[in-house]
Amino acid sequence: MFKIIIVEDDKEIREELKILLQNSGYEVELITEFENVDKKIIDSQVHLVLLDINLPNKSGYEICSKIRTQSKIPIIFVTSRNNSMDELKGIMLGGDDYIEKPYNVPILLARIQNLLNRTYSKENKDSKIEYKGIILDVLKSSIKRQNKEIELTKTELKTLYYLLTNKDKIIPRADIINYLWDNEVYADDNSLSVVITRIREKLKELGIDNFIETKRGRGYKI
Amino acid sequence: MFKIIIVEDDKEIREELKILLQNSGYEVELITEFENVDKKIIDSQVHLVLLDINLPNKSGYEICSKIRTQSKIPIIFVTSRNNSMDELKGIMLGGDDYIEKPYNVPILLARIQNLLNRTYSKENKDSKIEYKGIILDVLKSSIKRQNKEIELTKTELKTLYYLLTNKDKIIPRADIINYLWDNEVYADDNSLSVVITRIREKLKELGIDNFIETKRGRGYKI
DNA sequence: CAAAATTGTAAGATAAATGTAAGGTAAATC
DNA sequence: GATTTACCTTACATTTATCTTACAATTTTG
Repeated sequence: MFKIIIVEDDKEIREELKILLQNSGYEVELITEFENVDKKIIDSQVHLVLLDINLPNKSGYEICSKIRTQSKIPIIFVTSRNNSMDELKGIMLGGDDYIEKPYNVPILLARIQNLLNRTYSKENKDSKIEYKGIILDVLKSSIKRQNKEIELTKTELKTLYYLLTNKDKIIPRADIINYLWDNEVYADDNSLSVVITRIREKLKELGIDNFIETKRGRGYKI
Repeated sequence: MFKIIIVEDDKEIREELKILLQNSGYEVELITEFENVDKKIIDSQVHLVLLDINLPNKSGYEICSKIRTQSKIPIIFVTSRNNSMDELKGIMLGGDDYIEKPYNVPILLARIQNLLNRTYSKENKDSKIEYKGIILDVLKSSIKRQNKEIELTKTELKTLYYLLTNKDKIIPRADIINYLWDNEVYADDNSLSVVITRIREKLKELGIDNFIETKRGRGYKI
């Protein structure tokens, strides 16, 4: 099920949109407090952003470009009719779209559907996994954040890949060990700790702490 | 035989063009429905696009830039006389051209012919791959840099070609071995190392180090 | 067919990646 | 509050993927 985040300052419109999208089968998240919107969006793990660029005291353009330094999440910009799109076009990606206020509901829904299909269709599913602003590039064996990129060794890559494809739940150490060393007899429990330490070191170089959480006695969680 | 796709909303002009081009020996495809034109064009596998940029409810500029995110296919833009070309010029590639409406038939045909020749002529046909100042000339089986040129043996050529057409990602050694020796049983892993060493030697003669990076445990990368 | 060029083989060298061990830390349990 | 236990951290040892070199086998060329 696709998750959509709505960034809109008008409470009435916001609630209306929420119900509309929920009725169309989407999971909806609302932003009501606009401090650090960009960070909230990146951390929110949604599939699409509906972003009103005329927020009070905020430049929608700025928010967007901040998001874009860390994430490729598709954005639908909501603009008022007299709004110039020139600035925006510069930062719009292939997977972005915009719609003018007041929206025509069927058109809005069609655009959302279209964008989601384009972005998350199978053939588009490349080897990159993104989470909380970091991108794991499997083909390049690297992690990237903003413009900084660090390489991973084979086991580091394998481990982080395993963690990222099992996020939002606790992964037992035994599972990881099993995945990494494939039931070899001598698989040392401590070796995993060392691998994790090394990955954390590299994440720290990218400026990220607490990306991999230790759940004592139960495993790790991302 | 070259295939041309025509994107034009006026039915009469469209059909006229079709017959004209068919009579000139081209295979013709028509677009009559303009939803997702860009996707249709990219999927169509033609050699050239004849694109009217004054489509109803569509920005030709937008269509073009969408195409350009995925394809280098040559485009001939059809513009009306009073149309500003400024915007377009930004996204035109070397293999693009434009013509004003109403067209002069011989000129249109000449431009098409010319563009096709330029784009698909033999020396253009992937026979040279350039990267980081070195040119791999497949037909001559050589690498060149500035004025110095060194010949490659057959396997060296094959290997470097494979690497260069898969740049920006790590290529597993197994993939290269498979490509070079086509699943032969005795394909020795060490043989590849030797091939790489020999290529590196030649690159060094051209004054280039670290062109082929070793990604231990994962493969090579260019 | 002989010479030259190319390709494959083998064996030792090298360094990156991984594993090991020992001591440390802090959450959980007694 | 002390003790246990799971995990972290660091430095060091080992392993292993790849490199290198010289030479042998094969293929191409004249």
